[in-house]
Amino acid sequence: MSKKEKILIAAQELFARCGYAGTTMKMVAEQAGVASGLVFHYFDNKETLFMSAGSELIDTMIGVLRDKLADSHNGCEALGTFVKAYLEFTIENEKTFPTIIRCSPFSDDNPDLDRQKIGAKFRELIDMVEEILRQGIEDGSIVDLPVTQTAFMVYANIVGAVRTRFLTPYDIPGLYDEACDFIMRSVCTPKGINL
Amino acid sequence: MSKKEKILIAAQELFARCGYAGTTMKMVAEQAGVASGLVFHYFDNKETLFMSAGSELIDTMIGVLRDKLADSHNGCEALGTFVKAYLEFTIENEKTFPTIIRCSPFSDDNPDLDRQKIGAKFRELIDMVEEILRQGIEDGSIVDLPVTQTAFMVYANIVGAVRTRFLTPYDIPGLYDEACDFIMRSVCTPKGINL
Amino acid sequence: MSKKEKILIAAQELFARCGYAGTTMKMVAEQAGVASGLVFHYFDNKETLFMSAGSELIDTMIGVLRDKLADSHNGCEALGTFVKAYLEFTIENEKTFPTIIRCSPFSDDNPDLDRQKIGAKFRELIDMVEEILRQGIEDGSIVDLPVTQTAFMVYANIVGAVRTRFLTPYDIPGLYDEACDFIMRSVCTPKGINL
Amino acid sequence: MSKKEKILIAAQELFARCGYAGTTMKMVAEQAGVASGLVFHYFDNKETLFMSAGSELIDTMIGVLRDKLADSHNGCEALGTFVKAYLEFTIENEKTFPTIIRCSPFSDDNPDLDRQKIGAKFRELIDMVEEILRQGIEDGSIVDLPVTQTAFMVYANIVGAVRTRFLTPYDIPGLYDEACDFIMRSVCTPKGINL
DNA sequence: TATGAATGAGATTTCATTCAT
DNA sequence: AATGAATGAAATCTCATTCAT
Repeated sequence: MSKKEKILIAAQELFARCGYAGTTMKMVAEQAGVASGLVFHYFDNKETLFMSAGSELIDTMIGVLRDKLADSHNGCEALGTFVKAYLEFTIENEKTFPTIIRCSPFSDDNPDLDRQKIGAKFRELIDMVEEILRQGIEDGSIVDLPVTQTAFMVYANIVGAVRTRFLTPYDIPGLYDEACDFIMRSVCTPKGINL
Repeated sequence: MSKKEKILIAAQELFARCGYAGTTMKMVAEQAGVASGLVFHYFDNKETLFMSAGSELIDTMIGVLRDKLADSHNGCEALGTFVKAYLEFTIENEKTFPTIIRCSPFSDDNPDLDRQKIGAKFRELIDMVEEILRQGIEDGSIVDLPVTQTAFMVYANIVGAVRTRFLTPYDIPGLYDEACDFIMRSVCTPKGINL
Repeated sequence: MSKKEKILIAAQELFARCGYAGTTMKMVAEQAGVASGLVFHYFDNKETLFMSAGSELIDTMIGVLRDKLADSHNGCEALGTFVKAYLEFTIENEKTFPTIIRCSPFSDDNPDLDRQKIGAKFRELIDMVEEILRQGIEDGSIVDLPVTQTAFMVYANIVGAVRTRFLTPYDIPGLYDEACDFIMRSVCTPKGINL
Repeated sequence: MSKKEKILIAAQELFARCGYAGTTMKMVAEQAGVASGLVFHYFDNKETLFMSAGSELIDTMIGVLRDKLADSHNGCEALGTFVKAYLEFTIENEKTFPTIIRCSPFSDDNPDLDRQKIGAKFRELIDMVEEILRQGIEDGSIVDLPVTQTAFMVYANIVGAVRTRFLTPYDIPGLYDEACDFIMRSVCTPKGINL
């Protein structure tokens, strides 16, 4: 693994565990096993490093989601696939996933950071949900709803469930399954669920 | 207004706007119009100030919610009241509310802060939802669900909607109304909705 | 006991335990059970409080020493009495005595403090030793020595022994007795010892 | 000279002149001609800097003493050599020596400092004296005494004399010579002195 | 590419002291 | 006499960033 990659992974783990303010460039260098100067050589400054760490994770996640969505037969099913795949991804990347949380537009960590770029990436995700909803309404598996607002609410459900799991001290067994059920009950038609 | 109150309000506004790391004690003192030493005189350190600022807001919010819930006739109605009152509170306190977001257990700001104490306060809120659900199942206005998990999901919906409104750059008209509908569709029986 | 006295005693104990820099005016006020403003009302500032605390202790000590020296029959005996009485005093006032150490001219705590006044008081003590030596040389109980230098060395012995006991982590049983013997062996004539 | 060395020397001089509390990290940086951050880069905090400054001086002193003691013929002579060499060292390093005073276990400066470590180093010195006494008793040049207590008293004499010279306002010509005589009179046999 | 010495702005915190009541 | 709110200078320490090698 190249030193640049080592730095990126160290950053992803540290930002996940310690947050933006709680992570220092020296910590990243040490965890990556390189001199602190090298971190600045590859990533100009702390913000760039943070954004790079986040971007890489999100790109990976979007790729995984697109793959899993490929062969869905109707909107309701696609929606379930999307939600389940998203939640699974958080578990399979539990050491680094909180970095996505922190650099998402839903984060309350450092409000001064420029999250426009990553904000756009997240919009992609929400647009995917909107598209799924639209398709589901058309194929009759999803009830007739305002698609934009509902897409945001589906995403809000995911955000809420993920934060409950990763950030709070509460331990709620079966929360992720219930998150999926909660969403499906709200938007799928009886026909959609039975398909 | 006493200088202690001025400091607390300044802190609530600044933590809301700039986050924990982005707010300095000097900023608080200046905004409150007092010497910096006085901030430490009343609140021993930054963390204490942050927790005090958050606690005071949460106590106020819990009081408001309890009041509004007093005269509900069934679970479904109570749930709607709870969600609407919560969301209204965020709007009526938009200058300071983000401080609650930041010191809630769902926050990704400063992971080192001791949020156990405030975590317990938030549990009060979620327990209120659980109680409402239990009552609704009994009176037939809410479908039979696992109450704990669902209470957390109801709260997760609120968290997601509030974060979308306060933190993201997305402007989604009608999101709060849709949040309420989303929840009701998921948990209320047709009878409950018609009551 | 008057509040002024309470403050002085609190100061003597705290300066003894925590040193000059390690003692704050607030600590003194709290230990004395008074408001911090009152400390400044009676003692203008920290240095004055420190000097007052030290002075009072030294005056007491000098009084005790003069009393015990009153009925000595020869120089050697007087010297023994002086040394023993001094060391006894440190033990009987172990909670406050280190304040004398700290405001003595032999102290290495805060070199900027004006210890001239108390420095003069210590010179009184050393002059007492010198006078004893002079008398002992005359009555043949003490060997012929340069009295000024030897008086300082006798005092240096006391300083060294007291510091070993009060400040170091070493626990040396019988050190004080040995200190007395060490001095007597060095300055008394065989005749003086046998008297 | 490296910047790290410059910092250490500046610290030794400043702690000697101004004491622990009276020396600020900024003063050290300025006197050393470096940025304040560099002091923290090499020495993590003020206490570490103080201990490093003290340790280095003590190590040097112990080295000098061991060298000078190498060719002594009997205990009495060795004791005289030890005392003279010690006192000489204080004069030859008068700018920095008070730092040793301040971080010795006999210091009354900052009682919170961890003096256990340096306490152990000083114990080395006192053990050297104890060994000398033991040897002197064996070879008949020193009278039969309790060696541990007497070693501490010999060291107490040195402590007292050094403090008188370096810290007090008293100017006593010939004090150091008299210190040596005082000790020898107390512990050496007539045979030991004549050897 | 890689190191780590070096900088300096800025943050938190402490605390002697003042002063209105 | 007595209180404790209020001040503000100054200290320690952190850390992103630069730069010579």
